[in-house]
Amino acid sequence: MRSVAEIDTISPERSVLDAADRLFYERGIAAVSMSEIRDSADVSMRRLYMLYPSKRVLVAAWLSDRHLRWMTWFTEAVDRHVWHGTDAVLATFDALEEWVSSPEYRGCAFINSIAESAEIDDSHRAIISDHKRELIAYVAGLVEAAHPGSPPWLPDAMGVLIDGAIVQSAIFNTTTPLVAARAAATSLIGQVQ
Amino acid sequence: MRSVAEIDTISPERSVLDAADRLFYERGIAAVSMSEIRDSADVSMRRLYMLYPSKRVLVAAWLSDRHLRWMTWFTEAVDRHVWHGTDAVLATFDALEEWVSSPEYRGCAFINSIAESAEIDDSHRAIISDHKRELIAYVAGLVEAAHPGSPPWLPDAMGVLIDGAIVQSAIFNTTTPLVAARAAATSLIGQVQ
DNA sequence: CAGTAGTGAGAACGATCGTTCTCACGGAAG
DNA sequence: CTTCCGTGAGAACGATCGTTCTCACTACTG
Repeated sequence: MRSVAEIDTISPERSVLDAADRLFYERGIAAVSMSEIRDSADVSMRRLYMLYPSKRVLVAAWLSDRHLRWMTWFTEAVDRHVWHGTDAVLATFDALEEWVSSPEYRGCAFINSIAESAEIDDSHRAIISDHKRELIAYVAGLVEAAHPGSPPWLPDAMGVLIDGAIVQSAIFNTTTPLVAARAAATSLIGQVQ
Repeated sequence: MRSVAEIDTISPERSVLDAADRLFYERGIAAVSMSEIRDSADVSMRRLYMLYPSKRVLVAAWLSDRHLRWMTWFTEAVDRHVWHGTDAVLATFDALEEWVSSPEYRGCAFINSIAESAEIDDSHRAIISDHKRELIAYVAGLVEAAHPGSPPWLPDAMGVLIDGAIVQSAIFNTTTPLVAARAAATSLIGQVQ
């Protein structure tokens, strides 16, 4: 039987996934060894491999976990800006600006991961494209609610603007691309209403 | 003195840079070993290290070389579409569609490289951001020539649309993002003229 | 109490990497 | 011819990786 103290403790899974997120996001998949994850998560090598039988499986678990956490953060941040009176579609860029401005910003973990093609298999690719599809579907919901009658390509175009701004903000280390993307989105939704 | 036959032969530098481009672009930097580049370029290990004293230096040379070659290809492809009557700004997306549709398409080499942060140092980062700056400057020239009086953020927004479409086309393995980006650009330039 | 199943700590294994070194050879210089 | 410098071919080196294995220890079971 597990004691109450044990139940209150952070689970090894959570500890490993948190360590994986910190290290994989900051340095990339190939640059992080399983030993580093073991040290950062403070579990034994044996337990690490009992939880995730290979690095590829761990990467898949990390991507799925990050998808859930990122989408939760993003939708909450958008809600917060909408609550303060910002147009729902434009609020996506204000939410992204919070993220891009944080010192640990390193671009999109999913885009970065798919660029490391040798570390990525088809199951990873599916998680990554599903993540982007879900992001676009969420934005499509915002567009339809706030600007009904918009052209059918607007959600996809918003997705392109969002990912382009995320990528270029990482390259230039500036929010300039985000500002330009927001201006373009303002123009695009302004044409309708 | 070098013989005529030698002069006509492909130089070892060219052979190495071509091999680096094939392998680094297809599989990523970390996944390609110096031995593979030696084999693919058909030079000796000794000559490879005489030309480029470390992998980091070779990566920098590859990025600079790819910048020149890609920009040359891109501007020529845009010119070709303009010649057939397409608006110069929209022609950028038609040029990109040729690239994205090719079977060996793997996204933008510069975006992919910066995602492999462990393999990349500040000199590489400078080459990458300079590449994107030059791309945006080129597009800014097209915008100014074809649509004078456009809003000042339009070139940056075009850059965001281009990189977003390049990235998402690689993730989804489709030209859908490119079509949406082109539609958005059409709308943006249509508002002015 | 003895026996046992499961765990933590980390050494060990086999592969691969970037880089350097060895050594035999070929052709210009004397 | 002999000498010698520069090269090609690839073995060697030391480090690091993902993964597995060893072994001492703990905490139940009977």
